[in-house]
Amino acid sequence: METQQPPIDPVTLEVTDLMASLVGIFHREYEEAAAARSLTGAQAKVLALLRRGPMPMRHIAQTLSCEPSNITGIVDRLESRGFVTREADPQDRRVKLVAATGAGTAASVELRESLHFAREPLAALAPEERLQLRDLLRRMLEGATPSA
Amino acid sequence: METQQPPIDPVTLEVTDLMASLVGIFHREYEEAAAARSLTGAQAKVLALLRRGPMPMRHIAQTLSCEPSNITGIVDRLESRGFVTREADPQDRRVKLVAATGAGTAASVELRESLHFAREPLAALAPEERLQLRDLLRRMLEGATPSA
DNA sequence: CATGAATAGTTCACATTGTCAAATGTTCAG
DNA sequence: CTGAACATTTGACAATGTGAACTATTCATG
Repeated sequence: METQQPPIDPVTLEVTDLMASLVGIFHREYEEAAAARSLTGAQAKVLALLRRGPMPMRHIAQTLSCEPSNITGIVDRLESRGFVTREADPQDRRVKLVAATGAGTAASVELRESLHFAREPLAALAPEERLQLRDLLRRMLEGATPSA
Repeated sequence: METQQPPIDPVTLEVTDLMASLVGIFHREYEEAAAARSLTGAQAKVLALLRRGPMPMRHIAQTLSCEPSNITGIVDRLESRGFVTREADPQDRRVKLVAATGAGTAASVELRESLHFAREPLAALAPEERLQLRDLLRRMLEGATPSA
């Protein structure tokens, strides 16, 4: 359980702290934007995933790194409000394909566009700096799991 | 309710998406690191705040953007496990000052150091790129509220 | 000084998210 | 056909989060 890493790069440590702050800000903004549409953060994340197309529940659970039983409840609530539908996959009737309805997609797209992500933080950067940032983030994410 | 912003900068939009992915990864890693010490994410955040020193509950709630009544429960659980103490502020007896114990501080520091923040994402960058990233993040956060 | 408004914290009821373990149904290999 | 593997659901439970009602304390002002 003990971390016996090589000495920690102080720049990495500082970047970690900065990221923690940004994560906090981003998270808050995301929750607020979701709440403005009467969605919870978890519901918004699922809807965001479904913008790519219908998807088995298991796949949703894997992408969000949680137990499948958790997804059941979230999809229940989205379904009861008409944001998603559940249909048995004809190929494999164990699987249920969850699909966003028109209303669901609309809410998700709208939410995404309302998310200027901390418009202020990003506005502090010059256009060319934003490009730099984009490139760095892209590099960092090259190998990583995509998520909401 | 409609967002009638000026046209959205596509780079900003892409950075937002990249940030969303990073936030997901960071969040997962933070929760895991906390769980490895039998802490929840929320408890770990409170302990991290207390590394700066004792603090009224109200201040904790403000920093984490949640209701004070929520902090009561989190501090209850931390206190019952000996990670924090609650003492009345002699200056204003309405206020309770929450302070991390030795064990609490130790757990928090240890957690922070185990957080190489997506060691893999950051490792993908050359040292000078990490510096670039640090500077950009610093600029973005100059005016923003600090958080866990 | 006394009253009342404001403030800090707690308590309670409730919704959501999350875990885990035990069902149910379905598929697929032998 | 049988049994293992799999996808989803259900139920019990813990933690987080909100909002409203309550207690205690502080502070302003008459």
